[in-house]
Amino acid sequence: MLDINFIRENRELVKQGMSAKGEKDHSIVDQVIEVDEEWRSVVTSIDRLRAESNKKSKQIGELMARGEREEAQALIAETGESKDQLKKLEESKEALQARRESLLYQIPNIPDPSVPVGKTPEENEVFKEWGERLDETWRKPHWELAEQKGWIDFERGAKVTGAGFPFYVGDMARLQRALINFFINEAVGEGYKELQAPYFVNEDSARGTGQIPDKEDMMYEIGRDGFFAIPTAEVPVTNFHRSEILSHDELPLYYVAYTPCWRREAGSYGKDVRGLNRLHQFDKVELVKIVTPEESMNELETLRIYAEGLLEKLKLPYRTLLMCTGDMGFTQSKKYDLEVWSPGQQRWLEVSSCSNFGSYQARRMQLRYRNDKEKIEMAHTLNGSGLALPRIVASILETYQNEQGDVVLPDVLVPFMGKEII
RNA sequence: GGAGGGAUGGCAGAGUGGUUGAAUGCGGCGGUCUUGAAAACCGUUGAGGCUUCACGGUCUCCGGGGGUUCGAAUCCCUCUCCCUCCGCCA
Repeated sequence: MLDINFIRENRELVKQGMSAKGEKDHSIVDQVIEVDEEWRSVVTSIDRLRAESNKKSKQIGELMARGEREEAQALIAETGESKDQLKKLEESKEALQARRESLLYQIPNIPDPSVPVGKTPEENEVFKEWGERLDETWRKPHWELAEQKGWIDFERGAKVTGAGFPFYVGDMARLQRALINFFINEAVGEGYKELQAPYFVNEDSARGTGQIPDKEDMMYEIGRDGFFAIPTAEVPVTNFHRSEILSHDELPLYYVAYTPCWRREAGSYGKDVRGLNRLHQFDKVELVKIVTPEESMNELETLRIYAEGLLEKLKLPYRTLLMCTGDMGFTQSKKYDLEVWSPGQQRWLEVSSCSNFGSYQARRMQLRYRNDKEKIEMAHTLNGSGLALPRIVASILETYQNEQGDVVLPDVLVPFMGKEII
């Protein structure tokens, strides 16, 4: 969430940001400022009343200590009415606070000035394109090849769990493992610290990274124990330092974690969900950075360049999109998407999303650091996929297949697979 | 799952209803001493809010939430987490 004081001082800027992100109605900005003003006046009254009654209690204590019971009783009798008043004020303070919070949760992060203004995905800027897009007509989409080879068992996955929960079989199972190892090794070599994270998180964590309130529909719930199945490793990994005050010489922090990811993907259909294009469970290696505000925009660039490098090592043609304001998402201030070319489908597939959240997540989870002047301020958080597996697999199968229907693996994966052709 | 014990500042650890936001030790920071350092000594050292141009004033926080009381770290309820024992178990 944004800082209420920032909103107060930058009312118009926040409204502009909301409009740029496609929110028509920005009256909540005025509402939240109004509620906050009320809240502050109530707090002032409460403080004053409390100060008075604290003083009285102290006097009562002194009187009791001296054994002057009569005088003490007289003072105790006086305290009754302010107690009722305090209780009422306390209640309205709670209510105002809850209201203010729920309004704050509805105000998105404001886009960085470098982000192109736009409403639809068509207005995203093609920031970079790498490699030759293959377009031979004999190339099969990955699901056909996988079926031919018996590599992915969608039917049995559907029987055992449901649609979108495939089994990977034989070489394909091994390919998953190879990619995960390749990605983690690369990241560790780049200075990221490897974490193995919990696959379920509690409500506070889901709130910290912004999955709730509002987007709880994307997550599977373990209701009985109050957990959520993680939709991305971003959630546990960013929350690793929730409610902490880090020191500036600890920053920047770089983490890498492999986890499965679970997403309900309610409402998806058609070609978007063919084969591996969209699943309810998939594997992803995720990168998370916790940095100082001064560095966060540079860190976003190095994150993007790193993720692009993975695709280049795999020799998969891709393009990088700089997302426009309207297609960027609620909590981000700037975001790049990396899309890999799928020659069997003749379309781009998103395989990584690299975002800077500024202090938006950090404020939610009270992730702070002491700057070099020993002042405490919010850290900045970033994350990026490095990378998501299923669409990479799709692209590998389609890019590296030959006309006989075999797949000649990218060089960098050979050591992990123990063979060159599958 | 059952029984019991615990959770206090960066760390260790006092405190069981009154002037305790919290003794003491360690650590950190500043200083004295010293050519320098160590030791010793002195001082200082939590977070957040409201208010103020500022100085300051004031409120909240002793795992989370609720309650009793004029007053709660201290009493009661509840939840979470940690430890010990029993049970179960990859």
